[in-house]
Amino acid sequence: MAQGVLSQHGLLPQLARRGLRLTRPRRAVLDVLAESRAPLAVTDIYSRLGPGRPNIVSVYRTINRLTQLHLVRMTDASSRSRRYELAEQFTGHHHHLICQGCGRIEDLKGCLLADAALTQLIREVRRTRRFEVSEHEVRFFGLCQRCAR
Amino acid sequence: MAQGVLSQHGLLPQLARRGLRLTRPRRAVLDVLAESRAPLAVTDIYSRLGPGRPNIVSVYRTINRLTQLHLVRMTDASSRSRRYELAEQFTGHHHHLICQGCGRIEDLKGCLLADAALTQLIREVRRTRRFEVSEHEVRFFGLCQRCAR
DNA sequence: GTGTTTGCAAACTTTTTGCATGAGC
DNA sequence: GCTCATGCAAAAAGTTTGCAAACAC
Repeated sequence: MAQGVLSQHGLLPQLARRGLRLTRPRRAVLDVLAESRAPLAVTDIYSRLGPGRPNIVSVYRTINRLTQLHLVRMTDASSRSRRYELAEQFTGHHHHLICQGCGRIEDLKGCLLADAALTQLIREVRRTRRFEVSEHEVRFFGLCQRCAR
Repeated sequence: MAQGVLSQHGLLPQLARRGLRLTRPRRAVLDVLAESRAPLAVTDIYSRLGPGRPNIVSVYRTINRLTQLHLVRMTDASSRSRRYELAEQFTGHHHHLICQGCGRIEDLKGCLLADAALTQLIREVRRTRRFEVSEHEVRFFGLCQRCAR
């Protein structure tokens, strides 16, 4: 799966093309992101990297670098720390379910906003607010099955 | 305006009803939130409180207490720190425009999701994911007029 | 070989906690 | 007056930076 996402969508080649070296720490961080079904905090990534893992500072630097290049996306920080996931060009467009009980985040595949409505809204925001929308995110807050009990 | 929001929608009485004392620090924090058109970080609130302001620890405690009681809502932390605004029962339902250039957040009045579509979606999430949605948030990312240049 | 990246240490920022003093009801 | 809330100090958690050594290309 990790291999799949990373190679199928050409993430690794993009690194080279942008002048980034494919080092062990970067590779490891990308593997963890590719395997996760939900956005991860840096400490999550760090703890999923087993023993022999890179220094956590390198995880921070990797994440920041990849985010700058739009290969990784910061999605949410309703918990104490910021969370990251592979950019949508690799995962597909999706939104999030966020449990207010345990803080867990799940992906919700697909977009909830009807295309036409979305287009019109973006146009309206541009006209009335002089704001150029390039991305959007929808988040649903609530309780997951376990926390609802 | 501060007075307006705080008294018109009965925020202050709600404090008493829930056993919270109306202290000077709490009052000051609420005034700042009521006057702001956008979510604020604790450091923002702190710096808008002039000299003679409460300790920043009290601002944190006030914000946390009010958030627990759903009188204040944490909306976004795409910047380095979490941001807060009065709960929607006081401000009305709205979403946010987030500038990726300067990090500023603006309110976008009203809801973007058609009622019917939203209701159906929430039902679908409940059925397929066993997840009870109680709130949602839509965020548009892009560039504000100044940053677009 | 050259320049980028890493690891370590340390700084910095944001947020939380403990405890004695002070203030609201 | 009783209890809750504040201030101060300090700790904890999260993130960034400087610099010499190590590695990718």
